[in-house]
Amino acid sequence: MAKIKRDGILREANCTEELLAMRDSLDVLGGKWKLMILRFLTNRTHQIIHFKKMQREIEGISAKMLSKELKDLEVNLLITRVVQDTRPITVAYSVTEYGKSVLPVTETLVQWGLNHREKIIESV
Amino acid sequence: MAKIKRDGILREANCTEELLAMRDSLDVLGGKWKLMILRFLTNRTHQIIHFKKMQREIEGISAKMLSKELKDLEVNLLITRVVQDTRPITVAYSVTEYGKSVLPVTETLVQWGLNHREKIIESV
DNA sequence: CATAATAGTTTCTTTTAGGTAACTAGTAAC
DNA sequence: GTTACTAGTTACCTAAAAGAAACTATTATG
Repeated sequence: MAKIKRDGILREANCTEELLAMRDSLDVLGGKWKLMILRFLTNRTHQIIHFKKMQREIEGISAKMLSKELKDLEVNLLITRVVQDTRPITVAYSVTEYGKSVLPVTETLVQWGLNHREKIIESV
Repeated sequence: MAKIKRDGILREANCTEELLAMRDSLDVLGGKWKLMILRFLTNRTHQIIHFKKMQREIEGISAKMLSKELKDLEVNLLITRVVQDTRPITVAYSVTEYGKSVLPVTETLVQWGLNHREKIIESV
């Protein structure tokens, strides 16, 4: 966590920097699917993951969105795409080392989601 | 981090649960502004924060979006809204204890954003 | 009475996200 | 030749997100 400095102005400047950094993160990782896809691939690091398999297992995603999001993630060096010479052709997706650096983000979101669901249930 | 179990089926079931939890988180915290607003308010916990001040300091947000996002956050018990009897009227926003539970999420996003910017700079 | 401040709301418009369904292309099994 | 599988793409459409600008209401100042 960022240090809380005594000087109010410094603390506020620091906050502005933090918000800019968060904006950068959200530009790359934001939206409905990118973090879901990264989490899925990270959980499957030692398996070969094909397009159709992802589409089946990431609930609700369409071929169009999956294709588009995978391209975005590849451009940002978070995943790799390898065409395999099988019949029929298959394409193996996997998370890169850099992509694994997103794990702390998805982990806090998973934990918060679990906690949130508990909170909702107990408040009924 | 979630335990990696020996049994493939259990691991995959576990992954599905994780994705559902993440979907819950993203439903509440997703979008362009909510995490930014929560981070801002958390960084300002010991100050009184007014609507106009937020609009000035969270770069790029419009009054309409700020108003809408604050309502959503209030409904989800993440922030409080207190009208103050001043002339002209002011409204004080602050993060709730529950809202503070989002801090780990914003913190990982801030850190990832800082790291990502470094990576981009050194790759040029 | 004009100006300015707070805290929004309203209207209008554009942009983006996202969904559905049909379609391509290659190959293999029946 | 028909069906089925992979891995997408394309076209069409709707809904949601988002932005800009004008506007409301209240009160104080000059």
